[in-house]
Amino acid sequence: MKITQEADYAVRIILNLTSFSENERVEANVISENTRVPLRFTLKIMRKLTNGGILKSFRGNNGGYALLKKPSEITLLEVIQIIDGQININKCLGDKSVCSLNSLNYCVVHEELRTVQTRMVQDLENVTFESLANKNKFVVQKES
Amino acid sequence: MKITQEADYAVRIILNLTSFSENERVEANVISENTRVPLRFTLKIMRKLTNGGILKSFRGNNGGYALLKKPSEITLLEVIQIIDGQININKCLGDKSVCSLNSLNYCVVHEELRTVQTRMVQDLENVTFESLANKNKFVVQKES
DNA sequence: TTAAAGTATACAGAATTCGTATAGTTTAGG
DNA sequence: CCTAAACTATACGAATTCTGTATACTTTAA
Repeated sequence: MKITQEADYAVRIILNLTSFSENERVEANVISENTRVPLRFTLKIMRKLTNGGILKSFRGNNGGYALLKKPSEITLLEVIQIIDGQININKCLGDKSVCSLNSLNYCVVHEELRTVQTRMVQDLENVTFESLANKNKFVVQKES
Repeated sequence: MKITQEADYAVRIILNLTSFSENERVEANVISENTRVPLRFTLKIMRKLTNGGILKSFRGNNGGYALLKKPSEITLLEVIQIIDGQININKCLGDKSVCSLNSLNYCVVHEELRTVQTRMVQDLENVTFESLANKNKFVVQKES
């Protein structure tokens, strides 16, 4: 499963939001500039993240976005899944009806892949944006 | 990184080859029928596997293919990489020049992803075709 | 009431994937 | 040495997915 550019952007966007104070409304164009993600695309991604339950949005004049959950409660997995959908390193692991090979007994391979996938998913779930933000700060300190 | 259909086919093809006796020449059309992979596509995949060093090919009349390595020496990772190339769950993890974000300090994310990827690669490397073949036999026995 | 913000949907270009087609080359066997 | 069976090389095209943009809204604070 390749993590798409869009999901990568989403991660950057959330990470950028963690640098603002809690409940601060941040406009899409600010995020867009900070992350270098085109504005339109930023808006689209933020909509998905809003619908996905990670962001709160405020419409109208003086609107913007704010994190709905604490960075410690948002995982890499969650953000990636909101954008890219369920992770499947192989077509057959998602929609089982796609797999035409049951009769051929090759699905032993798919079960093996499922094990690998499960572990990867767990790994992604164990990374929170709190820990990412901390590491990020450290990098900034070192470089400045 | 999504394991492509082609790589999935390649895995099936190798697994099927393990069911023949060592050094037996098997023609592409036999493999194609066994695995339900279209003949032309089978040929293309087998060429890659040959160039990748897993298969031996015999040209001309009475030609065919045979495994060059023992099933215990062929891993899932190897086959997948021969077909799909280097595994990268994110664009930035492969060709570093692609990553435009060093200056933004978001690459902490990529480092985290690299950890996840490294583990996945190890997991795939730990699965040999010997073990797959054994599990496969077991499934066949149970069902027949 | 107006301007600044987000929303919804659809579209278009690019890249990738999947599979096929065309035109060879090699080799065993007669 | 000729032929048919097999593999090889390359290129092409259709389908799918990904990336990003455009068009036309709705909402809300001042």
